[in-house]
Amino acid sequence: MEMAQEKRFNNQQLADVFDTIADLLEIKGEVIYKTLAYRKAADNLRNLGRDVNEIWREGDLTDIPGVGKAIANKIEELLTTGHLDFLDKLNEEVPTTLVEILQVPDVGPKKAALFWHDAGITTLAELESAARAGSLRDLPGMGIKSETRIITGIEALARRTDRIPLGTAWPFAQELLGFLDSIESVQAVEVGGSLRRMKATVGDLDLLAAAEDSGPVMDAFVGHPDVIDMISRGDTKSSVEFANNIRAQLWVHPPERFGTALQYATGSKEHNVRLRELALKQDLSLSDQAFLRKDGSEVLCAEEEDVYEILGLPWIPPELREDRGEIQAAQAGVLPVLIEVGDLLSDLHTHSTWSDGKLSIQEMADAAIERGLKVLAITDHSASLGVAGGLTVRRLKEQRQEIDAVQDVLGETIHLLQGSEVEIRSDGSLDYPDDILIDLDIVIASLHTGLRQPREKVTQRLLNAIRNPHVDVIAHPTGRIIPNREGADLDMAAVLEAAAEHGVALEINAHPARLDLDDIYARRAIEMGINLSINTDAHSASDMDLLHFGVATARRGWVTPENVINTWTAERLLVWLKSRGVARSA
DNA sequence: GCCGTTTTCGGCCCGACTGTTTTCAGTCG
Repeated sequence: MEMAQEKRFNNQQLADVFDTIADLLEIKGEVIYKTLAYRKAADNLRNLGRDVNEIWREGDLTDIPGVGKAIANKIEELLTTGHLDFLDKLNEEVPTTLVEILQVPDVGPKKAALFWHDAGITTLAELESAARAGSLRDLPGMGIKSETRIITGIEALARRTDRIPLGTAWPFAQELLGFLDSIESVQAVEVGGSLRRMKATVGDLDLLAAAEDSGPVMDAFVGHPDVIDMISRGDTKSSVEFANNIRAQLWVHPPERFGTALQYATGSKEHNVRLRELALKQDLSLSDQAFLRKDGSEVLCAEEEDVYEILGLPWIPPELREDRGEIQAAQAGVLPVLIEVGDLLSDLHTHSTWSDGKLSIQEMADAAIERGLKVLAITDHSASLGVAGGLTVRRLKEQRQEIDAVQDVLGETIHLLQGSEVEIRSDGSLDYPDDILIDLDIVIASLHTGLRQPREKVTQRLLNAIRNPHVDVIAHPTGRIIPNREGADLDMAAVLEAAAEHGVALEINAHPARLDLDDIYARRAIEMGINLSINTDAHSASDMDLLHFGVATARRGWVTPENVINTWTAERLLVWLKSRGVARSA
């Protein structure tokens, strides 16, 4: 009885349940719109930014977009009882294990149903042995080629590490764009897909090239020396896998159609569906090729702006294109003016050789000046983080002298702050006593250990830090590492509430392995009036060039310059830090 | 199953590519 209480569903887990239901219904052959409804609800749960448990207790589940009466009832049943009668019954009709074979490229719901009904296959392992035994080729609609594709697909599945971190995908895509741009007939190149929208991880790379004649471009692309598998090769679209197991597809369109092509390939799918609905209201059909009028004539768009203009919208930045209200905002003329890299005047979370950084304080300052910053906080680790060479109290005081000395040399060019990335210990206490923290210019608190503690405990630790009057910023709040480590199981609603109450800023850590806060919670935070801080956590000069990833994450969270303390002038920032100091000593 | 300043019922986006096919079904984004 007690056990049922322990089974607690978060947004992600609920979304997974509804995605599974959608998969099973699709294999079962249910009308497609029903499965789409479940997927839509799952997406919206993931993108909610608020704990569904909170909405259930305090509001109405049907306020969640895509959640009507039926799905609301299912959410409630899951939250109350820990299981779902509907899913149990569905499992009796369609084996749940069939869902795993949908992961195989070229295997969708129809094929899954075929393998299940005609060959008794219910698991991925069974599918593989059947394919290797040559017993799939004689099924209706199948042949030797399809059978081989399934075998290679399963092999690719095994070697592919699901989604690609942005920090890996981005530089590789730039390389490929350079390659494509060097082809003579190519007039323009662009990246599309979730990479252009700057999601923290991407599934594959979507590339576009503008050229009158696509043939030579496609030939060059599929002939790239690092290509290990040509998945498809057409005149408009080709798809390949590279030696690093990253898949990429390339669209080639003539320049006069490049705008619709780029818009289409950027997505998201959900955003595009909305745009096509808008087009239909004007009796236009929108595709990657053009707008099509009823009389069969086309309206071409060379620029992406033209696509939005025809729909009566301002251009919408790619980072917003997730169907999270951006189209309604565009229609109402209230799109946010998103933050840009150039708005940032300070980096408030960096490391030097005093702990685990690679550069001296002087070198870090030089790197910051080179990048146009006005304020640099050196925030080396505190003592208990021994692996990172955390500073004892004595060393911390010695470091102050060096910072002062470097400041003297630099004069007015940049303002150095002595800070600390102070460890939130596993018992929730901070790693330096209050009388040490009070002498620091800025205090950043963070979790590095005990991230696997139970939700209650790890949340409490973070709340302790937020409530400490000396703490100014919480760095990388969840502690996630992409792609390997999930963040701590935090009660984010409680964390955000405390941050709002105590005026503590929450960091969007710009390192592509972190991007923490994520876009969803960043957006929720600014809705609650919480200040954000975008920092590089730089351990070297080149780390400072990763700032744009943090800015992109903020942009995905609808963040404007005013929301981010790093955009403030040095004067304003220092006043803010000092005012918190006054509050401390009061 | 969801949703509505055109609708509470009847809609719910579009095209490319591949393989197995004599004109189309399935998958994918």
